[in-house]
Amino acid sequence: MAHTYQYSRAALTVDCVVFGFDEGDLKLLLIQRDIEPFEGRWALPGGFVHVEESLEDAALRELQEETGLSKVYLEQLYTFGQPDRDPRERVVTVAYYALVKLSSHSVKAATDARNAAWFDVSDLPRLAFDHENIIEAALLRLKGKVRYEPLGFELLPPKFTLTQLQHLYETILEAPLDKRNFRKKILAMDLLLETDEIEQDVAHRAARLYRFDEGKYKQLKKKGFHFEL
Amino acid sequence: MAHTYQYSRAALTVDCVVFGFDEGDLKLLLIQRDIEPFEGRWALPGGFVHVEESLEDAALRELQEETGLSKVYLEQLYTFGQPDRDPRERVVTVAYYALVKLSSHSVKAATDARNAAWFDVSDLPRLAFDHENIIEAALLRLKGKVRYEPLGFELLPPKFTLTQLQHLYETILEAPLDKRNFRKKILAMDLLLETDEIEQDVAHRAARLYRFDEGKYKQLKKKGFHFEL
DNA sequence: CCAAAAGTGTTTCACTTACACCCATGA
DNA sequence: TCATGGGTGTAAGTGAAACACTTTTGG
Repeated sequence: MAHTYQYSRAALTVDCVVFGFDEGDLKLLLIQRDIEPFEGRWALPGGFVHVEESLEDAALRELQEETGLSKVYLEQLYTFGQPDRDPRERVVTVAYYALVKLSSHSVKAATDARNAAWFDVSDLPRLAFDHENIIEAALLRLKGKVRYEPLGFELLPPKFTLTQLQHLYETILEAPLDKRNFRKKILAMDLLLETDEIEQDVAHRAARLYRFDEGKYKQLKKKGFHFEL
Repeated sequence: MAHTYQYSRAALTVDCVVFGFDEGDLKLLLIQRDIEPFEGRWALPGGFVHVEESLEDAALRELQEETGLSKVYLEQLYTFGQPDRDPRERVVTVAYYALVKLSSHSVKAATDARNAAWFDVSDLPRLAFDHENIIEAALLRLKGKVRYEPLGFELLPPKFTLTQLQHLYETILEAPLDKRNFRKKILAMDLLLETDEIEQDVAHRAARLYRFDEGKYKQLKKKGFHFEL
């Protein structure tokens, strides 16, 4: 099955912009490169797509291999293919973004064999390749999409307080929200299950914990409902 | 610059979902394949990415070569990479969607050397590869995005009536709109320039022609305005 | 004068916004 | 008892939705 472009094909990679949320800050998981080019620089986790695996599988595999993460929310972001984005040769990368519940994963990722670490999105180191562009695109997408899809819950632990949720939105949207209005609106959607548990170890009145009702969301969505904050 | 995956790289293509709007119908431009696989089937215009050109350039080039179209609104849609989407070998395709002002282009495309034709989106022939999926994704994207970006104007001639505009939205959104509310809302945005011309050759009162004010839109957008229908 | 579509205002209702205080808890 | 955040209601304003008739023009 010889082909015209066989001899000059672009290489194909996937890269993942992995978001986490921790104590009011939006974080990003980066890997320190141990080979040229850009040796020593921080970069997005990612790598070459195997010839028999799907793009999404490649992204999941690379995440697992490089950061130990699995079971994350993953969505294709954009494909970056400027001819000069890799100094060695033509490399086209399909970027994904992932949302992880940082609480359960943070330690693992930070102690992985390869040097991985979480960075505050507003304080990133210099990056390899065009990864700043990719991250910028991911931030824009997240900011846009979080308002009309219930993505936020993917960044919080399964049980969370309304204040945590509000802070998450405030961080992503980079805008303050009115506490009473926020609670009214989100509760009126009827997508949160009130648990009978409360926050632990706080030096003030403990807040009630809620849980996102995935099933109810899907059900409502079928009936034409759409989430909007 | 030898590389591990050199010998088994996926091929990389671009495909374009080209939308047009004509007399109340949303149309799609397809090419009839003259080679295997899927010889004789209709398919999206597209082809292999050259190793030194950007993805967008490749999409523009293929559009020009296969359909004669240029100066269209073009935006990356999604990258399709299921390993079995091409029966010959692994082919990853970066899909774009394009919006064209059909009025000025329709004849050219239909008479091109290769067999190209416009089809009503609700009455498509059998398609090659996974092109139905790509089209479905494009329709969803168009439907979602047309409400918060002024894309609709890319499908209309430079001068259009408010009724034409409303029909366009009704077609894309697949929902009827109230005439008075529609006009109130769109005019209140202050993005349309009233021309002193009117429709020609109609057997009833002729409607006023408007023009989309691109400059004003960019200006307002900077100030935090965002289009929403 | 008839057919066909252009064009236009008002009321109702729902939702968004703005805003401030009391409550529960742990230290 | 104090500091800290948790939790709540209401009024005003804005924008969306519903709705029907008159005007213009060509045939």
